[in-house]
Amino acid sequence: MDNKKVPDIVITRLPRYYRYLGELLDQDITRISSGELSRRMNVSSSQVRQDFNHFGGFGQQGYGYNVEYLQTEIGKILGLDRGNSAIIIGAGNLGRALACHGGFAKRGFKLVAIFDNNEAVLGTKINGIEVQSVDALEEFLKNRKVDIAILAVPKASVQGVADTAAKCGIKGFLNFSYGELKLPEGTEVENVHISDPLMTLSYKIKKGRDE
Amino acid sequence: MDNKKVPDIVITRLPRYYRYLGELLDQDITRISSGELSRRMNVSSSQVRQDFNHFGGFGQQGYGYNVEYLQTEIGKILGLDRGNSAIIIGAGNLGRALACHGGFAKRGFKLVAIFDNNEAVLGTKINGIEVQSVDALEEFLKNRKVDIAILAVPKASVQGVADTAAKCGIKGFLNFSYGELKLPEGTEVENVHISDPLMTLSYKIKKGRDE
DNA sequence: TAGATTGTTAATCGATTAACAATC
DNA sequence: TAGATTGTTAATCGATTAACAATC
Repeated sequence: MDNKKVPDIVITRLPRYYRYLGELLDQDITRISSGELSRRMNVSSSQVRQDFNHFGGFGQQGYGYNVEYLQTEIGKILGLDRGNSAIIIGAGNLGRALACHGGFAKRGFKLVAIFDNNEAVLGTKINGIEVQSVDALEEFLKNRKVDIAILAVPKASVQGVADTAAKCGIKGFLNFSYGELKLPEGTEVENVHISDPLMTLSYKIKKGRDE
Repeated sequence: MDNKKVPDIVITRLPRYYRYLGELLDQDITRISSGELSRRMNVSSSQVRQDFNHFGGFGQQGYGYNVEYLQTEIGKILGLDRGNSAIIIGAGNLGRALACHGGFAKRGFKLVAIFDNNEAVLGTKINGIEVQSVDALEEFLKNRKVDIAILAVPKASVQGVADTAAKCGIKGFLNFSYGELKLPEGTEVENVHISDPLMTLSYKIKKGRDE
């Protein structure tokens, strides 16, 4: 937990560790060595130890790592212990799928509202949360501190709603819409492009056939 | 287009190039230099040229790259020109969202069937395609060559349907379900974990606040 | 204590960047 | 031709792996 710059690539591996450690807990495994974890995750044990040591080291010589402690600490690094609040904008199929996605709550994310501008869904409930009009977004955010906006609207409207959300203080955006967002300094955006892995998959099966 | 091993990291960047080049075409930009492209994509121009040169080079000195030609060639490398056929297994919110996702067709993927085992949706149409029973999957695959299965079913059933699909010759799997698949040699799996970018986002906004 | 396994340093490997000659 | 920009080599940088002393 020190402040020497941790490489981005290490950060992007943390969610994967977090996931595997959760699996171990589900199997009632309370303790694991870097060797065993690396075998399961298909990486080198050196990498596992190096990664963890960017944060000071969570293990004990001769013993290994306590699974629960390690997962909790990784969660803290990722800021999951803060219980990020989130809203979903867009209640189409994707927005609904995200609203119902169990993994978010499991990682401490709290879905506090869903917005859409389709009359037909306004007032209906998704996973217990009533869908509000996008027109109510600004007012809502005035009264409620929200950390993250999950954007699941068509490309044409995404910049607009993101601007509103940013203006009202939202700092994190998970964008599922096509196209890049232009947002003010100090906001963070993660873009999810679901065709990307499909394309790399296409490459791999093509290569597999050619060989 | 040679066969010296191209680094994986280059392959994972190709979809992003493909995307940006598409945007350029939409703006009727027919020609671009590595410098200009790198500025837009926020990478170095050296990287752009190096990446393309893994495949022999697509440009012309003093001119730059022809956008359409470059995109087509990248598409070929990714195997998009083959017109991969795909099925979706799981017609819940996520499956529906994927079935309606315009980006797939745009990249040459042909959705040929949707399967689910929920009585309520059997026979209904999603994006013009009738939902079939998962029981019909094996029979369907006997008569039809399919390249890719997109898995959008609950964790509990994902290994089962993937086994069936693999047995019937499907070589590529895009897995949206939690948990890792064990599949035979020669099959390729891409796992999509939508909480992962949410977690890195949490890290970034936390860091932003701390600084 | 002896055995195991971490934390950490040093060596290797690969990817990115810089630079420039080739050439359109 | 002169200017622009690639293709490509060489230099730098950073990440991964190997190795082992520290220590539980």
